[in-house]
Amino acid sequence: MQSNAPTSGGRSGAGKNTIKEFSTKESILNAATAQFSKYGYEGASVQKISKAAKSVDRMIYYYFGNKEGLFIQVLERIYDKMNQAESAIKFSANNPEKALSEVIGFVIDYYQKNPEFITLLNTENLMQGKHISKSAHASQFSSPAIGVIRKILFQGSQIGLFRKNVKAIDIYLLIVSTSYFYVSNRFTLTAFLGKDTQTKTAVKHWHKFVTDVVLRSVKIY
Amino acid sequence: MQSNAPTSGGRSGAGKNTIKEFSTKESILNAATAQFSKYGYEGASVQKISKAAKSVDRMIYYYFGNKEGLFIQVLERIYDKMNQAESAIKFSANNPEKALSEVIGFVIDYYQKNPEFITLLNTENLMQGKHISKSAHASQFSSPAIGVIRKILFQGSQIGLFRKNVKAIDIYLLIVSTSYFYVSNRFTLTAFLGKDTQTKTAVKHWHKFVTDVVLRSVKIY
Amino acid sequence: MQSNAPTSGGRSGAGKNTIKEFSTKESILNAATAQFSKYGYEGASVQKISKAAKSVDRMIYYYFGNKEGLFIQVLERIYDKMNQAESAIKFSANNPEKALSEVIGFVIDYYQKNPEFITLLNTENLMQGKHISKSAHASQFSSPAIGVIRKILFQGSQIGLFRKNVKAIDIYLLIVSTSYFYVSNRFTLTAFLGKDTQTKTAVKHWHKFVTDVVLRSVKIY
Amino acid sequence: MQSNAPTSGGRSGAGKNTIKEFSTKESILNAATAQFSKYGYEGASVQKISKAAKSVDRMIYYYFGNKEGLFIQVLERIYDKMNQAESAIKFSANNPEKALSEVIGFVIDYYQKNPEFITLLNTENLMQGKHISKSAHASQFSSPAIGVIRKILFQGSQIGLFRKNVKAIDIYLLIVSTSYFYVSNRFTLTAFLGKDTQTKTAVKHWHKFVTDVVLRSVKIY
DNA sequence: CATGAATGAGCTTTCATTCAT
DNA sequence: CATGAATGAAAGCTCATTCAT
Repeated sequence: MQSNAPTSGGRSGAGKNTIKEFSTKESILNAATAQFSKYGYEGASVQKISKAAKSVDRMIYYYFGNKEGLFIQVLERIYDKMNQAESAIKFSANNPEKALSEVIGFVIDYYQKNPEFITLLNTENLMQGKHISKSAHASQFSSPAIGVIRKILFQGSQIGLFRKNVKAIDIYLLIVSTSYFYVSNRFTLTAFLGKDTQTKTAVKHWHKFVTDVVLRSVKIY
Repeated sequence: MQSNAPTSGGRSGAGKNTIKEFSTKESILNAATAQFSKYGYEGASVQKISKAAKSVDRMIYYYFGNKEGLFIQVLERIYDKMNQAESAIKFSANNPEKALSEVIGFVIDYYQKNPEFITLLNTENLMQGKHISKSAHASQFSSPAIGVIRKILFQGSQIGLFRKNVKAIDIYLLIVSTSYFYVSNRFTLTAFLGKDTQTKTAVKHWHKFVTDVVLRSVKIY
Repeated sequence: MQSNAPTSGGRSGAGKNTIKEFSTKESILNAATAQFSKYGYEGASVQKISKAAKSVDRMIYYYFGNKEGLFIQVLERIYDKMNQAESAIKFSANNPEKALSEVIGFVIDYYQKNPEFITLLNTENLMQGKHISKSAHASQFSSPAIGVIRKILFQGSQIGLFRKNVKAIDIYLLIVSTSYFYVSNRFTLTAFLGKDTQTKTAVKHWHKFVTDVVLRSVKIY
Repeated sequence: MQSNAPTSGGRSGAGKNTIKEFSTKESILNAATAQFSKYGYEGASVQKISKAAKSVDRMIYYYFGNKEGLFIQVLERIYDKMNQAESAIKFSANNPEKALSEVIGFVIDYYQKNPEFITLLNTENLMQGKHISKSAHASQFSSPAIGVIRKILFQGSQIGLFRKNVKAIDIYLLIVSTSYFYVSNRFTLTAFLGKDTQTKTAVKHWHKFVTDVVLRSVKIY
């Protein structure tokens, strides 16, 4: 009877619909992520989100207070997801050069496969970060990747492969900016450069180039 | 007699209001640039734009057809402006290393001083480049900077300073992505890194780092 | 607490306004019928309708989706009403001539007393029947009068009064067209013929003439 | 140089465009007839009319004063056209029955081929004939057909074929109402009767039926 | 004779949100 | 715990029309 768990789609009458796939709350979050990502904060409407979630407007206010509250949770979720992904993978030990390449590969791959991460961050930046500062656990959002890079750089410098005094945060930003921008601005790039930047070949080329740039900026010649 | 409404183009009314500063059309474009930049496409309203331009919403439809037409012209204008700025400045001849540094300096400086360029491009990318593709003269938007970089790289390789086979477009994207991202994502970066990335010192540091990275990626060691 | 707004359907607020005459939905339908009938589809505005219904425009979208949805329901309702009226009355049995006269009398009388039926149908025809085809139950709209006429004609032919092979649908259309047109085009007729066609005498004369025409077209001489 | 006759389409500059097909005024009248006929008075907009006429709004006010003035001229024109058509054709002399059939055939055919005549008259009736009464020469609009019918009826009665005391105006209205309604209400008829009333066969059948009805109503048996 | 520029008022529709049980 | 009903405000856009030369 699952009477206390709102199901998505249809009234959960007497015994029917017992195999619930997603809770209403989760459905709304998923729909909201998709809508905010596709249309931005203003462009995504409460009504369309609730409809896409096969629920009704009222439920958004019930679970999230208002549109802003919903957006904040969406933001938190995709950032959590990113951090979890960063934490999950293992990088080659004892081979700093390879490990650094793996970090680059991970980041490029993640952005390529999760473009909604990028559009949501862009949306938040358009609004000057006003929501993320309201987030309850924004502090814990510092990227695990920076720590990983720091360790790799230290290892590399220890064995005389990498230069000393290279800051992990700079390398992190270098990797992130080049990877992020290439996805974020793909439409205007394609229009202005006059050629598709998102073909498999083009992406591979950019990946290789970025890897080369990053390694040249840390290695000792 | 609507004496307080600046007429566009033509001769304004009998002696009155002769010192017009901006035509109605231009005022609207300026206001629209500011609003679209600040609130995005959906977030900027036709009414607020026209009000900010000290005109009425009807004039936007008179001059631009609809909101989309206005946005397209805004986009074209800021891109024209960017291109003109790129074309205007002169880079050091006969000193490829210095010239390349100047290009980087120009780009970083331009984004820092024209953040609306970035928010507008982000907005357009959110909408998957649908407007720029409708632009009449989108093709002539290819950045002059790429040509400049190509020349510098060639010069540097001729005197044995730079590596051969480095593509101008890659270097261009490297410079642009690092400069752009640092401004574009300043709010989420500040929130997640836990420190302000936009202080004079921080910007200067990033400028120096990017210059170092770019030069390391082209120079022969 | 919006005390002067009649709530639709459900129980209205704590004891107040308990003697509700019409639900909001019904009020809107009545007002819409009047407005569409008087000004046509384009001429009737959502705002005026809602105001006439002592509601607000938003409720029209809440109940009917949009202006078109409202118009469809208006159309359905007046046709339902017509059909119910046709079904309700009883015609003389065993006197086909009298029965047929009664049918004519009913039709002429109905159009005379329900001119909005005519203006609404004209409006729908101006729009090439696009709404009625969207109606869920348009199929069940076939007029009961045709069946009645068929029975009368059969009866008359059985007793050698009426000709065989006269089609009920033709007689129906003959009655309807002559009755309808006389009301529908009363204004241009009055202008062009130079005399009022809607005086009691004139209507009576037309009624008598139509009856004569119909009977002559079915009777055996 | 036709400088004093506004041409339709493009500026009539130095010697160009010398073969003008329609004057601006005529183009507007044609476009207005089409638009008013298709969308009704409210549904047709000044802007769309002027655009369809390849002119600009301002010209409508220049030539016709306002929208109402334009509509009046449209009405007058289609009625003139109808009257001219009525006046033009010749009916069989000395054969009243055939002549009457020809009148019926003419009317049915005219409505079938000029449906805009019907939609415009319906539009005018929706507005309660307010425009036709403002027409300068509305008085001269009395249909020539009535006179023709009167003559035929007299002829027929003289040779003992037709009944006396049949009023020409009644026969006229009988013919017009049955012909008019069949076209005017074709969309709702098709929807409600569940079969297309506008096929060649169906129209021919109705034509035959109407002729039969009219003749039966005047002939002596 | 002819026309570009401008306009206030109104249009249909959707917005995020609250009421009341 | 959950939801149907209702709502004021604002959205983008089009309306018929006049100004001014």
